[in-house]
Amino acid sequence: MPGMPATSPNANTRLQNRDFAKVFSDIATLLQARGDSVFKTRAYSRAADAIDNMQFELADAASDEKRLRAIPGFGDAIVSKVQELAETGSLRFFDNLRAEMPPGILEITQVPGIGPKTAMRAAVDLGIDSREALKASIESGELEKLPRISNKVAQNILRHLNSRISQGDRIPIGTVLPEAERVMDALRKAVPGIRNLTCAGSLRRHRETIGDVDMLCSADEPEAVMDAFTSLPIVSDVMSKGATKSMVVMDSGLQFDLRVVPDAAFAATLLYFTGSKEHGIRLRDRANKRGLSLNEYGAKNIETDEVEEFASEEAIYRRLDLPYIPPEIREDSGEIDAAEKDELPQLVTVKDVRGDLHSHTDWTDGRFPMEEMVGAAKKAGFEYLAITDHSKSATIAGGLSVEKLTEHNEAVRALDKKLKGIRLFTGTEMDIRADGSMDYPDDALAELDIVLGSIHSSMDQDRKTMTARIITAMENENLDIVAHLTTRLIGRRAPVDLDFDAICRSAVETGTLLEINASTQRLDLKDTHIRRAIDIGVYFSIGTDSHRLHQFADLHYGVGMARRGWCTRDRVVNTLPHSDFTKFISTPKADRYAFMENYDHKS
DNA sequence: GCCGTTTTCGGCCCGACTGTTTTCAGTCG
Repeated sequence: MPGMPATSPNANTRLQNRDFAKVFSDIATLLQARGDSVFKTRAYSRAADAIDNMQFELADAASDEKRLRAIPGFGDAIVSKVQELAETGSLRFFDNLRAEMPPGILEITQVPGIGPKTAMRAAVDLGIDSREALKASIESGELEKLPRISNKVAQNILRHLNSRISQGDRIPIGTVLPEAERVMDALRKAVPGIRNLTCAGSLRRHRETIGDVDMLCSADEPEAVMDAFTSLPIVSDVMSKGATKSMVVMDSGLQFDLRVVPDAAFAATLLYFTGSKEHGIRLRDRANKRGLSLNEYGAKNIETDEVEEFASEEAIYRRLDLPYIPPEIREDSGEIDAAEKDELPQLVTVKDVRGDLHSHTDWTDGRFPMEEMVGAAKKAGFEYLAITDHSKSATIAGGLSVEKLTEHNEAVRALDKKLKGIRLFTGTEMDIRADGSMDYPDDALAELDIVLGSIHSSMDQDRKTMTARIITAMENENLDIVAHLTTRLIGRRAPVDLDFDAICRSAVETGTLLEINASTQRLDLKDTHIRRAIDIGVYFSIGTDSHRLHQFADLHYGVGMARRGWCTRDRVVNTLPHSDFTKFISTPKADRYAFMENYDHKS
């Protein structure tokens, strides 16, 4: 875990944004424990949030003081600390602060329910410096000697300590969303009178990982909803239960919050709980400047205390003189400025995507015969599909020999003739070999409609080698799309090291597309990549990488990522109808970007 | 510590829930 860069100064280690963010949020925690001004604390905390949502690598900008100063929340103190961290890999201010404070504060505050104040008292009065020491002090009854800590409080803390849940743990959206739907179904069954039950929070914003699930609904009898929610059979622990808000942990280990509001407050609450926190703060700040105090119930006139209610989120944005801002881009990363200038992008939608350019069958590592996969794709609403089984180097996946590839092509073409309602393209997901060469000879590749290239081996190459490898591959005129560029698996495998900007520039020069891979394990490219790539001028495909029948439905995860990256329909080639897409792929590779630039999306 | 069509000082988003309190601090989102 590279979360402690400041303990091991190493100027050669390039800090990631999350490393910077961790340092600033740790500073905020320690300052709060020390009793510093809440506003100072908040400034560090805001800086950490800003870094988390940043669309570029902070390490790349560290030498550019002007650029740093332009970041909201970055003043003299933050800028100089960022620079010191980037240059030396450590921060004296942070080291001194930690030396001054009792050890263990940062570890103990990870326990849900324990904040900086409680951690400080435990550390100073009882010498508690770790989770283990905290646990021991509860079991011996020691902790209850502290003011405001009763046996009940202590037992609550113990419960959290014993659960695996730790603050900051985040779970991939592909795991969370089906679970959230399961919970909502159970709740609807349990409370027939429930209305507008929906998810808000980072799930609605389609973040790639989710900390907890925020849900809201309206109902005439909030208490009945709270009772039903906290007593669902799948609830394993009730953390809090109030008249209109409860928090529980499900048997899956996921935390769910549910808020019940009157119908008239629903829109305001939805906006409020969709966040992001920073986006909400900006909106409330904006409301203040218009004499309004925005909260979960509506907008209160600061002079008269009168509360305006809103029928929709659109109406609230309108009241703040803004167009509607889609949830996926509510991250305080420029969307409010863009909205003000009426320059919000028309984000790509699931409905816009006509075809899927990445799928597997039981010819290689897919689980179902070609015909069944095609049927599932058709059922999922795709107009066309590329069958892209693995190439020969992918031995674990049963990659196809050149001879088998020829048979594969024939099978695809035969099926295309036979089936109605969906058109097929021949293809391959071909390994890009360690030296950047192709895994099939050029004449075999030239036979195919769609050639995806991906990294499946030698993933530990250094940045320079990996970048050169991918650029070499893109220079081959037969390689249409680089699939799941960074090869990361969310929470399981780190991305390969590469110079993303250089790869994007090469994609533009060669006419190569970059894939937005919708597989819930991957989501690769991710939001920040997509937004950066658009700045450089890249065009994309969105692919489901389906290996099973149900995975075609995962398209929305990829679209969500694209939307988070401010991606419009006209940047995604598989939004083209079949006939135009056919024209696109029969255009020489070098002219394809021009094709897209000149393409007129109708309707 | 940050920030400015109320500006270089004096503000800083808003509210629910809990537990231990008789009015609030701490935590969380």
